[in-house]
Amino acid sequence: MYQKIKGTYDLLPKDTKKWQALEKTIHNVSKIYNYEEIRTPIFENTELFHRSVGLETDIVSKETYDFVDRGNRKITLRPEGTASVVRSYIENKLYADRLPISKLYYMGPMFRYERPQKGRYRQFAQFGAEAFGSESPLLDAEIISYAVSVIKAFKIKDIEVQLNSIGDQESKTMYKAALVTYLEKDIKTLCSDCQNRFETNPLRILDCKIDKDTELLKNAPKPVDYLNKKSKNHFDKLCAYLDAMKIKYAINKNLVRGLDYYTHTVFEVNANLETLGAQNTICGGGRYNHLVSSLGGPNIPGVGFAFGLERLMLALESVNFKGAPDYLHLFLIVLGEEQKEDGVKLLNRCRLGGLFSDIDFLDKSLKAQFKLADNSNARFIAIYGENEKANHKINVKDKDTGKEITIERDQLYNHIITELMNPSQACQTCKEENCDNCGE
RNA sequence: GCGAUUGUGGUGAAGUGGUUAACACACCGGCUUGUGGCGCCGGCAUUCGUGGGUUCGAUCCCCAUCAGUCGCCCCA
Repeated sequence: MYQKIKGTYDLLPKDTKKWQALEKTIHNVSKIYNYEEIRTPIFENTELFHRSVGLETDIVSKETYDFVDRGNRKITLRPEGTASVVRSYIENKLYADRLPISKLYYMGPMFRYERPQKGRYRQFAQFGAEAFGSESPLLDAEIISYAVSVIKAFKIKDIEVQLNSIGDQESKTMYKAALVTYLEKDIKTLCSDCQNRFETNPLRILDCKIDKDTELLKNAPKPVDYLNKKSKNHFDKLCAYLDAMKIKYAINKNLVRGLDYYTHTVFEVNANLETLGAQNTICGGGRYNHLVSSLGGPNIPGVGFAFGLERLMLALESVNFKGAPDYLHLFLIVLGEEQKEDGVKLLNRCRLGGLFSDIDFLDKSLKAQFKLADNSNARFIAIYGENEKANHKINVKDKDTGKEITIERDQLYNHIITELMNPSQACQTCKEENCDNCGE
């Protein structure tokens, strides 16, 4: 028997309902912030990710899905969204568009070769946003506000926004030098990973989980202490804007992110929910002022974030998020082969009129067809058999009221529509009038 | 890349080195070929992830492999 590839999953109908609801909310919030959707290919030239994400990052050095196509091109399944969006932004010259700022969002599958566990898959979905064209901290603030609004739209409460600034290129370079000097003579006391990072990406030593509590790292210089005037100003303004919007955040001086392209602002959103397990970072992002130019575009700054949608989904389990309930308006029971032509005609009429309708395809007994109707959560059950055919009638049962009546066959559609239009009765679940919560 | 743990029907699961692999739910049929949800009766795993080994005999013991789950690393 064939089985799915390790680290992938099938979304079955009961799950797709939730995903559709999740996606809908994301589209709505994006609209509120005036971001427009962009869809890029799921594979790109390998080189793109090497140049953007960084050769020395774990993502590129050991997690990409690479292959050579029949034309001998080196291809990589995208491990994240920013590189593709930036590529598309440059290639399609979106910077020359009517609006000076491009505000884009995307949603779709990403691929990383990792060991699967809770909230982590080899094919996983991200929702991300990128805003190009302004260095203003106002745009950083908007991006963070946007991310927080998405989370709030799902009524997830226990979140924490962690914020830091690693400064512009100049500050970054200054800081890196200071850090290297500081660590140089004692680097041997740190873990082997850190010793490697010392050579390849010293910033990452800061958030090493193994060594974070050592005196050496506790007393290490922090990026915020090396911000030049411009960078400091940017960070201060951002904080002020967030305060103005009453968005809570915690400054984490050790927060650096795993991708090379960030400058100035970096942030993460953690949710402290049991259902998330160890992977409690649901969103990460930051500013990247030189990514566009380093990929061959004009010197245009950008800022963005990305959500892990599986993790968002896990977080939603904690808040009892449900997709649309399953139901049919009509289940049509047809008895006997001779009645089937009239049956499909009736069914078709109802479907053309927009009623959610279904029918039995397995010549089941009356009893079994009733069961099908129950399992499909049908409100109306219509029965059409020999007697009805002879009299041009049809028998209709309303499960909400329990009433059963016989009507003219041709009135089936009108009858159901009329009944559906009647003012809704008390919610069956909570017995309250006009209940919106139960979704019944 | 490292570590832990699991793998028995459609599902949840019990079980033992030896003959028919419990039980429950679901499903199918009947009681009842025109009124379901309840009840009763009956059916439903030639086989215990896969491959090999030990043994007279393996679902059970051993090895390998694949897969799931969780953690580390990393990330979203």
